[in-house]
Amino acid sequence: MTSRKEYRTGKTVRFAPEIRFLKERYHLKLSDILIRSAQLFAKNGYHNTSMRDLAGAMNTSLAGLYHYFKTKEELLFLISQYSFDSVVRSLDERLQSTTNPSEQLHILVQNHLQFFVANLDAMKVLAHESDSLTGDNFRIINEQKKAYVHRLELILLEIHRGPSRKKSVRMTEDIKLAALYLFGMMNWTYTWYNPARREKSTSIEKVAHRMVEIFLKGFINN
Amino acid sequence: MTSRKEYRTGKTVRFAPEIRFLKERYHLKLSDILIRSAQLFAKNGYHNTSMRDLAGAMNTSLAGLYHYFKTKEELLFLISQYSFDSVVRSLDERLQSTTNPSEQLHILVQNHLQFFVANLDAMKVLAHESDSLTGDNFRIINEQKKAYVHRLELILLEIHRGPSRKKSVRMTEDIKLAALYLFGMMNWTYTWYNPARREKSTSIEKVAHRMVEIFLKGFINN
DNA sequence: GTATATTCCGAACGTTCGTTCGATAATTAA
DNA sequence: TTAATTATCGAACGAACGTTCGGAATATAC
Repeated sequence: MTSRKEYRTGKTVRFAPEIRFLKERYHLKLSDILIRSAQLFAKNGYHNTSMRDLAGAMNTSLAGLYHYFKTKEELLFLISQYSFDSVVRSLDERLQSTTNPSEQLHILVQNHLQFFVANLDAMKVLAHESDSLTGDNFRIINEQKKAYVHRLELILLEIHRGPSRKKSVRMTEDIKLAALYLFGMMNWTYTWYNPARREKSTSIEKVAHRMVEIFLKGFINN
Repeated sequence: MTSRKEYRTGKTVRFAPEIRFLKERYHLKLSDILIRSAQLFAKNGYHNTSMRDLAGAMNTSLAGLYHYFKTKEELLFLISQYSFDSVVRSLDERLQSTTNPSEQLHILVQNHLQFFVANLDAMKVLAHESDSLTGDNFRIINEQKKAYVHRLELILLEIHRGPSRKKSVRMTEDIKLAALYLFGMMNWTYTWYNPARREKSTSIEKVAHRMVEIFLKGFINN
């Protein structure tokens, strides 16, 4: 659209061509699709949500959806990718505020859980349904997961080194396992945390704090 | 079958009617079906495993399977039920060996993880797919889950009371949350534990021991 | 032996699924 | 304005799904 009716006079006025207008619209609708799809996938599961369900939940036809992705699996991949990017980007920003590894641990847990709660649907899909991916899609998401876990491992390694920063301490099997324990605590929350009744007693920040507290005391006294 | 050929003479010999033979055969095949189905469900997911897949994996026809359960969902229910019964029964037996709550905690975690590893397929289904149940099936399994979690809560309450056994201590929100954290640690193992390479360093008993260690230190110093 | 109950199966039914196609509507370019 | 690109959609396709049915095969009872 290069010209619009001016409201008051009805005179036709010429605008500079809005080059990015279409792409904006495209990406706006795409992200809308991703969000709504994640909601349905989270509620009913990936395999239990049909393309017709998705089309019905949005203002599009079944065939119209395929303008935004090639297959249903690509849609799942896009949701996973988008979620992961957001978590990691947010984490990177926050981690720069300190070099104290215990504080960094706290930041990681806080960031992870806050994102979990804020995007419960998408994260449920990511933690729960990404096994449904195949081929390259599966590989890409899995590598991102590994990289994410490795961040925690590195923080735990620094904590284990202690303030002396002795260089001899290596990444042990114990540290890798401990990281998995902590992720277990965090990721399991999607099965029981109810954001509807987030009284202060169970605010996600308190949950995060208590998790770190429990984990850290046990981890440090090795 | 009331008569069999005797091997040496070929003479027909009469046996007492084996009343339970048929029921034995029935339940033998049923449990075989449950085990094999759990394997497939665990590997490919409940919704991604078709009745034809199941029939193909066993020595039965598609229609023949329906002699042992009414619907596919009932099959999932039977698997879940069977797994739960086994875990709880085993736990009850072991718990009688001590009244020390810390030891009981250790027993619960050990029992849970050992069962997880020994029946990785079925437990994966139980922890992962039981949301696919509906109606009464869902309700029954969910109540069993709650009861199981409550056992842990009671043990944690005793630990929290301490040796003095003061009666004033009540079940707090913190204890309930802590129970969920611990279950998170335990149940998440199915995503990473590989029974194939169970070197001594990551034997499930050591994993259980370390989990209790980490959790307990943090939980006690409240 | 015959009669009864159990176990098994080939073939099909009706439904739902993900995806595609051809065409129409809407937007952008010039 | 006209041409080109993008967005949308109704309708249909082939495949796969869970389930059913009538009868065959087998085992049990008497």
